Amino acid sequence: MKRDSQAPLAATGNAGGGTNRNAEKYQRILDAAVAVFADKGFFNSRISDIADRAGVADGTVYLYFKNKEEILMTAINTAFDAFMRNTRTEVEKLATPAERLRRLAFLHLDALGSNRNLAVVFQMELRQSTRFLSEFSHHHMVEYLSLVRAAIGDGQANGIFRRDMSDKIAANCFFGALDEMVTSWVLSGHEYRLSNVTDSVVDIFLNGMHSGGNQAVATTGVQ
Amino acid sequence: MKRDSQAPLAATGNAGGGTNRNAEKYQRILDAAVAVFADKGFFNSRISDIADRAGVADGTVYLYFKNKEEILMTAINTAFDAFMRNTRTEVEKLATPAERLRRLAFLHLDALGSNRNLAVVFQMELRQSTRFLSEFSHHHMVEYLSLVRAAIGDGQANGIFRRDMSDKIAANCFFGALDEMVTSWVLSGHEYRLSNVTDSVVDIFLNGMHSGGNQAVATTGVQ
Amino acid sequence: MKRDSQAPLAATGNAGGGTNRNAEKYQRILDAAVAVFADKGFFNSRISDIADRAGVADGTVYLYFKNKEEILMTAINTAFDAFMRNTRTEVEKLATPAERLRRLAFLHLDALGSNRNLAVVFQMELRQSTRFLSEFSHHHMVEYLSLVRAAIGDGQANGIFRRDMSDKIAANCFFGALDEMVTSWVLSGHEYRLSNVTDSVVDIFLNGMHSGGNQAVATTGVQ
Amino acid sequence: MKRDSQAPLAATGNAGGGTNRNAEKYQRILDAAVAVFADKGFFNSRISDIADRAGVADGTVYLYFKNKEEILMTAINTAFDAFMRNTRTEVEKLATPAERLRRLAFLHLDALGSNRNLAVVFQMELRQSTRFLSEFSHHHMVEYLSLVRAAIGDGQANGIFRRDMSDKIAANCFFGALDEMVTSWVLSGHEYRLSNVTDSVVDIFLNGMHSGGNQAVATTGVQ
DNA sequence: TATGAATGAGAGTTCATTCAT
DNA sequence: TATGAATGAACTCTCATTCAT
Repeated sequence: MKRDSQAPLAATGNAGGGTNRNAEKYQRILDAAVAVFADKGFFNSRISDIADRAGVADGTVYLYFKNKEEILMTAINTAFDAFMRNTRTEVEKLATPAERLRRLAFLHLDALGSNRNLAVVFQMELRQSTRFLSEFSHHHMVEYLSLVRAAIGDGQANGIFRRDMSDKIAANCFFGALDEMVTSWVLSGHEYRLSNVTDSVVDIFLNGMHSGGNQAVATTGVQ
Repeated sequence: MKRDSQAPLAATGNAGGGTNRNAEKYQRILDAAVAVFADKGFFNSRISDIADRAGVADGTVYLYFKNKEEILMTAINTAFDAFMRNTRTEVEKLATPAERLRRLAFLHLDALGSNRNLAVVFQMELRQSTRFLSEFSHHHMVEYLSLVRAAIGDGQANGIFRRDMSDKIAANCFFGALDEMVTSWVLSGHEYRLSNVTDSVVDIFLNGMHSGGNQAVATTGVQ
Repeated sequence: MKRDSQAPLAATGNAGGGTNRNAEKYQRILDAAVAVFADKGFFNSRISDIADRAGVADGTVYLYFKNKEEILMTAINTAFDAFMRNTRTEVEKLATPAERLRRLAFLHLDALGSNRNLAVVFQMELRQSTRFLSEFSHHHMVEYLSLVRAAIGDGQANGIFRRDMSDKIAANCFFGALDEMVTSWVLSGHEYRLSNVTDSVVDIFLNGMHSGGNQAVATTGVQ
Repeated sequence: MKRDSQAPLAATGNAGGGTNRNAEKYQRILDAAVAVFADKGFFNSRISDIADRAGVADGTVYLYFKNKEEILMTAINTAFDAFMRNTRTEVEKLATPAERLRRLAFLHLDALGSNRNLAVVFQMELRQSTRFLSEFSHHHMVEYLSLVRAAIGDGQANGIFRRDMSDKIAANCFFGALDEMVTSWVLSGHEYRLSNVTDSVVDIFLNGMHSGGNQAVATTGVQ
């Protein structure tokens, strides 16, 4: 087991079996799969690649997972659920919408920045267009975005965020900016710490949403 | 300001041959491929699906394209090149960085909003695997982002944009927000006009980058 | 194409395609499959065995048949339908039940005796217990037996056959005796002409069913 | 004359070990195998199905049997040997060929009629492939048929059976008729008692073989 | 003796690609 | 140029069998 088990996005679910021995092998296969998927993409990954990397026989993979797709789903679900559980807890502690959004951004970037393979899988595989997968990942997206929208809506309600903006659109901007930071970091070869860009992204967003800000620069539509 | 259906992102390249007849068939195959890829994803699409939809025999596809991957590449390249050519021309005409960014955003959203299939392919299939993304589509990304960075850099140089922010990070935020608007629109079933969200996204960004803006809300890092 | 195409049980259906070229390859695959099934049994036969013997690539088999099971079914259906069509025509021409039964027996033995591979497949594969197959072949059996029962019933009606005997049981005896002749011939290495035993079998049966025959030897049940 | 449920065809061999406990588990596996084979066919049966039904672990099966095929072989051999031993004893007691044949028929039908699973296995699985049939079960067939042929030969020798008939062919007719009664009963869902049809089958045969019977109906060959 | 997790060979099937027509 | 039948490599997944416990 090579991965840092503190990472909140670590795929440390426990569906595979009850015993330690099972759980350890289950985890090894899951980690291997995430690494292989990250490297070659889901469709270019072979079960034998995963088995090899996990140090088990091909058939063993099928003792723990129904098929290739289930491995991907499990990896994503497990990691996402762990992330959401942790994030909810953390965010609930904070008083202001701005603090919550900053914390959310940090946790998002830190989680993916702590597990490069999982980050790649999230950035790449979550957007394959298989209808099934897309519905599946859409569900996660909605869950995540609703946290963001709640914070934005609160800020609008208590007057610190501008109200002339759909919370949905704003949430998408927020998420999109973070998401792109991850993609950029993944493609850059990640020499820097991903979570270090938190403040930059959050600052732009919070300023952009600040009510009473000087909107002069933005008054003219070009269309 | 309404743009007609010859969207700049239409895959209208002409590599296939010289005669009109050839060009027409080439285009038919390319369009069919984009439609099929959008529908089922690259890996789940069969050459025979594309050939069927284009109304040609399977083998005919290979008279115009070397292999399946080349079809995808060509579709993306062609569309992207057309987009960049058009966008450069349009943006050069504009005086201020803010106007340029707004125009860029509009063209981005309008191009993909005018061709749903292409939008899906860009959002989904462009991110098949690290290798694909880094070797192939990253090149496009860099080209696009350098336009954005140039505008941001100009704004910083002439003092209208804050200078305490990497132009690279800012450009990624800008792109990420737009990109997410597209993804969201694709997944939503696109009942609304994608380009209608231009101003919302651009406003947040421009305000966020506005120099002298009230940064009070954003002063505290959480880490 | 090695098989004698005059054999009424030859699997000469034409579902594979319209052109001569297709039909010829279709037939070649079907014949190869019957030969391989006869040799090794359905479950021990590999698609590659069939393809090899037919002189085509593995994949080609799937241009003509959906899967392995469909090949077996097609072979059996085609042969059986051809046999039944021919047999019905022949039997209808004959006046007496005895003649009809004799003709039936001859056609049965001659058909299978003319195509050893098909005979083996009928004797072996028709009785595998896969529920699907068993229902499938049961349907053929019923069709065949109803011809036999009709003849027996006629004979009972006009008084030449004893009436103290269920036509169903009698028909099963008739069929069972013929069937066993085929099995025995198959296992013997078939040095003799299978249809040569027609009269022996038919004589026992007709005598056994003859009304007014001396039943003295058969009067005592043992139970 | 009613036989109890310790049918002579029950697979009650004892090859597995010495202790009672072993013997009991051995038997449980064998019975489970026969039931599973009857239900799904040999090739569609999994060792795990058998183990499950026997209430043992998969690996345990291999403590008692070398492999899957050996289980089938053992089941058939054991049942057949028990049947033959019993049948020989019973038949030897009887004076006339007719009585012997009737007794043989009864024992055949009663044995299989008392153990539906075994009947299915005999009717279906015994005929897997030419190789299997000719090398393995043919040996049993020969043993069984020689009993029949002996009785027929005796009858011909003492003049009660017609001599214009090969005892081999006649024996095959006899066996084939019985065999078909079993198949028909198995496929019928066996609502009736299989051994009840003994007299019908035997009557036809004995009449058919009766010397001096009216052969008028059978004089004309069709070939 | 009993277990059942692990193995890995092997099968059916698909489909991108080729090429004779 | 266009066709589409043919190819065969490559894949996923199954399951009989083994063996450490």
